[in-house]
Amino acid sequence: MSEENNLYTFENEQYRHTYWHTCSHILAQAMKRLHPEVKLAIGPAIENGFYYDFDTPEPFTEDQLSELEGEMRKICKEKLRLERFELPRAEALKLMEEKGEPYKVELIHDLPEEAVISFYKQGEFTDLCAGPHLDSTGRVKGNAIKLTACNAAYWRGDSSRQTLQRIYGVAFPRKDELDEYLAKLEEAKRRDHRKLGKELGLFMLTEEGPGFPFFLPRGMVLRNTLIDYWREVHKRYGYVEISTPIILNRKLWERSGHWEHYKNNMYTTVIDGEDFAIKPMNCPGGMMVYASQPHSYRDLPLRVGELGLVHRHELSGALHGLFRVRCFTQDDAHLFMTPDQLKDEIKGVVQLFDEVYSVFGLPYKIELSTMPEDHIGTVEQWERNQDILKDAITEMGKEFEVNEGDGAFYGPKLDFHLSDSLGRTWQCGTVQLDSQLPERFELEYTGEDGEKHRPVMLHRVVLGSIERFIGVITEHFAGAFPAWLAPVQVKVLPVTDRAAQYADEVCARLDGLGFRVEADHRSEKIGKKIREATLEKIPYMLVVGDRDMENATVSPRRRTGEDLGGMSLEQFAALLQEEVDSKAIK
RNA sequence: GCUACUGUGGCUCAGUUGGUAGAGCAGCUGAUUCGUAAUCAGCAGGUCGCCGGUUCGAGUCCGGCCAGUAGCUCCA
Repeated sequence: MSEENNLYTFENEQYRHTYWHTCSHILAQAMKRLHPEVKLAIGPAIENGFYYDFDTPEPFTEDQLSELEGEMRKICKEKLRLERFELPRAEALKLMEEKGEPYKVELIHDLPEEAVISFYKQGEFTDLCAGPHLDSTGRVKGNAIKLTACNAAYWRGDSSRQTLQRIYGVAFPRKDELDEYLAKLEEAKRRDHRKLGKELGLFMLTEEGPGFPFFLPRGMVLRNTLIDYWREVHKRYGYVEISTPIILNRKLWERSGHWEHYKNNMYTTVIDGEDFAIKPMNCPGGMMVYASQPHSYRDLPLRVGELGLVHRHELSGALHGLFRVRCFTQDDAHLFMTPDQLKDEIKGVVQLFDEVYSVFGLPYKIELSTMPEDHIGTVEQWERNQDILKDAITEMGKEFEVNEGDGAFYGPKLDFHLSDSLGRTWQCGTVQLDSQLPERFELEYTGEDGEKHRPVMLHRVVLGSIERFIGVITEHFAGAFPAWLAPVQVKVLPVTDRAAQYADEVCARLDGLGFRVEADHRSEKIGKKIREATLEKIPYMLVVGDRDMENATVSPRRRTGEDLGGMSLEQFAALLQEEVDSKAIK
């Protein structure tokens, strides 16, 4: 393959998008052939494939998707040339009006005056489109196209407007690549934390508490272990911990600005005739703690952590297992400092992130979000702060992408997007520079000069939401948590009742060493006990029978199926201890 | 919140054109004591999400509500 051709491999994002974009036109063409009455909206390439929005009197069914796929394959075989042509606005409008495409007409009307209006024609089908496209429908591999879903979407993403039917699809240059992709989707389904959470007894959701998860005993062990680790790390990085109330007077929320901006998502109540609100964020409480006593520059930086339970009224349709809930625990912290401490503090936070994410084997990408249109503070302030964020991570040798205009209105931020074992990304960590709250709460410290100064504040979370993070790692590890996190680390499996007492002794000794251990005393065959412990994804099974009693050994087996043979309990305990201490991922 | 779909014992699911519910697993009881992914038998368990309507009769049809699923919107 020549170097030139390398540009056109599927790994090339631009080519991939062009490919998928052409697929979406083929989909639209197939639709028009089978259902001429359907109106076309838009059909772009997206991160994982393409879609096309249609206006149709009846929603589509799954059966129709395979019919459409069939027609798309035909169009690919027809090897239709895609020809681009441009029209002046008036003629473009006329063309789309003639074809009876009101959405296209609206799109053309909304194009800026100077815009070049281009179309792509393939066979009998013509679509308004800026391109680019492949030169022929024959370039698309017909049997590697899969229409994956049909769903509702709003015209131009506006929930007050027409509901359209969106058909999603993916396509690849080779059939085996499509199969691989579909297999990955299946794997993701198998790992769904909602399914595993139920199977492994981690958490539950009820009709009585939509979006309010219950943690079950095993999930609680996982959660507490995670939190213990969180506390250990934060202590090492010089944080103190506080806890602030869940319900606070409305006046506080007015002062913090939350009432004005977010009251629609806040739960409220009345106490003794006064309005109170349940906190959607922990910041105001943190501000009050800082403001409750005078501070000297000598106290700074002050790193104040809080595992704060927040409630937000999310739309019912947005709820999703532990990923999107109405109450969750932020692993929050507010860092107060003098302006010249800012860069080092950012570095410290990023270093902490590095340590935590690497423990879970989650690589990340950093995104810098810059000044949005709606912002407070001067452009100079913003640029200075953005530069400090940039410099901090650049000096640490880290790369980042800029997300222009996506900062919070009160300051720029760094977002950390973790990629899990299936390559999916999750935004967990964020470091935000907040120049609004110290102002609103009139925070100050006494400087070296004896004058009052306003501290700079960083707001950050590492895991984001404890609940959501548990969902993420459940899917990342497919429920097979590393030994240090596993709710049950060892299950002792007596082969017969004769070994019952010995099994209890083994259990008691491991328990005494601080391991989480259970015994399976049912009068089932060893094969069944192994099968069930394996399905529970318990890291180690200890088979104990006559042989072990005789030799004073245990016979460990990993959940992966690896039989470690006979060894003394001390040997096993040392092995497990090492695995736990190193937080190894096995 | 919007569009579509789904809601049957703890779990996973079956229930034909409407005739008042079934399986496997789990549970319980008994037998079995068998060394690396499912021992056998028996028993028990459900006002079929909730409310209302149609009908002689509704898990099955209609309406409303609730919850879930996919996507849209949203995610401070």
